[in-house]
Amino acid sequence: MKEITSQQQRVLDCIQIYLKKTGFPPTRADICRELGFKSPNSAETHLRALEKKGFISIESGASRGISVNNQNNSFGDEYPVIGLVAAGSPTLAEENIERTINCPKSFFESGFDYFLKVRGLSMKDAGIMEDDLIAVKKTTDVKNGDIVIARLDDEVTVKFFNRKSSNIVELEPANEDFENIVINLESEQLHIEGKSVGLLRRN
Amino acid sequence: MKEITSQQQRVLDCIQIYLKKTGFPPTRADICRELGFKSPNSAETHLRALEKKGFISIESGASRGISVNNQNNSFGDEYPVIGLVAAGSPTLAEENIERTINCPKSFFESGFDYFLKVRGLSMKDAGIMEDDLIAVKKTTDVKNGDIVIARLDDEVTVKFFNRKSSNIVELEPANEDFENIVINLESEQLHIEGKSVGLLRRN
DNA sequence: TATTATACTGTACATACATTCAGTATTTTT
DNA sequence: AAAAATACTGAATGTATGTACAGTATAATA
Repeated sequence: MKEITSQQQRVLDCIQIYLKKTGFPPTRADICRELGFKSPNSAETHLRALEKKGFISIESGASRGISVNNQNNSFGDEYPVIGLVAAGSPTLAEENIERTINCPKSFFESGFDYFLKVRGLSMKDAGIMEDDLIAVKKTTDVKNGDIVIARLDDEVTVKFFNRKSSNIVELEPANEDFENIVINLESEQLHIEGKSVGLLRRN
Repeated sequence: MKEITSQQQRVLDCIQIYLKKTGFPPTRADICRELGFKSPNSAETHLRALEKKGFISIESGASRGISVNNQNNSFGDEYPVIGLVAAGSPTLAEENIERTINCPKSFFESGFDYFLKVRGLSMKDAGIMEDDLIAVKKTTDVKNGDIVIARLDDEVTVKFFNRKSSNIVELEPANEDFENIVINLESEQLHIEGKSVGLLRRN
């Protein structure tokens, strides 16, 4: 996907607004009317540029035969569900993606990047049960009390974050059967993948 | 919205499938091709019938100017969030709707009808915490072990369902600080509003 | 410096499409 | 029993629409 120019962005926005308003794509003339062009060829050339760059597809010969390729509209996106994370692989590696879930982008307040399928009951007192899907926002900006997705020795774990001092971090479970994990940042590696911004459970 | 005939339903389905596949609505000829009609007027009359009954809108003169009116497509719907239920009022009464959430229809396996905002911690050991949103499917067909939304004396409660005998039903919390509610159907009224088919939590 | 991409106006034309008219037949409603 | 709705075929027509061709001008790239 190449870079889009500001005018091409206007045309793309126009198409999506028109689609949302009417339920079908605009004609070249419609785009001209909306954006103030005086020749249908203005719209045509922009459409061809957008097609070449991969933003839209055009069905040749069909009236209003425009379809927007990226699903970055307000309807929904496909978000990956991460199951077991293979040791040493990046969380979002394809081999770890169990399936995807179609879900509005703004479904969880601050936005999120993927779902993590929970294993075990170490966070049960926080209402996080086995097979629940945690909505994870990728960030390293976490505060004490946040539920974080952390990586320790190539294993991914979900715990409360608690920074004790500049060098000591505690990862706290929400289940008295489990013990706190104390990490000395000088001797051990801790990688914060992100934090939980929500939860999805399907019976 | 009047009743739809089976042929009209086929045409409506055809429109929605075509929309999903191509991103724009079909022409009369497209519908004929898909459904085996030999005259564009076959499609035309069905479209006019669907318009008259309110299922679609047709922009006069515009090619492919069909838009589907009901939002029962796979993209998303607005689902009500039910907060405090006023005593004696139907759960879905407008006064009880806190807000709505846009969410794909098929988000929870078997479909659902509304979100119920949880108060209290009586189901905490089932991973249901305060302010969680339970996806509720309206049904009276519940089995033992289901998490049901029940109505007792104009109060709405969420508990495990357990039929002990033909006349005795127990509503069981998932929290040892709470006690089972035993209902004798001969002397007390129990109304099952629906059952939980999922859960949504936003931090 | 030549070339390509961007950003338009303006005209023209073949065809993709909506839409109307003329029929036929069956079912449902009044 | 008559009228209206449903469910089609088939042909005809005007226009809505995609698209090509001819220009002009500026910015970005090679």
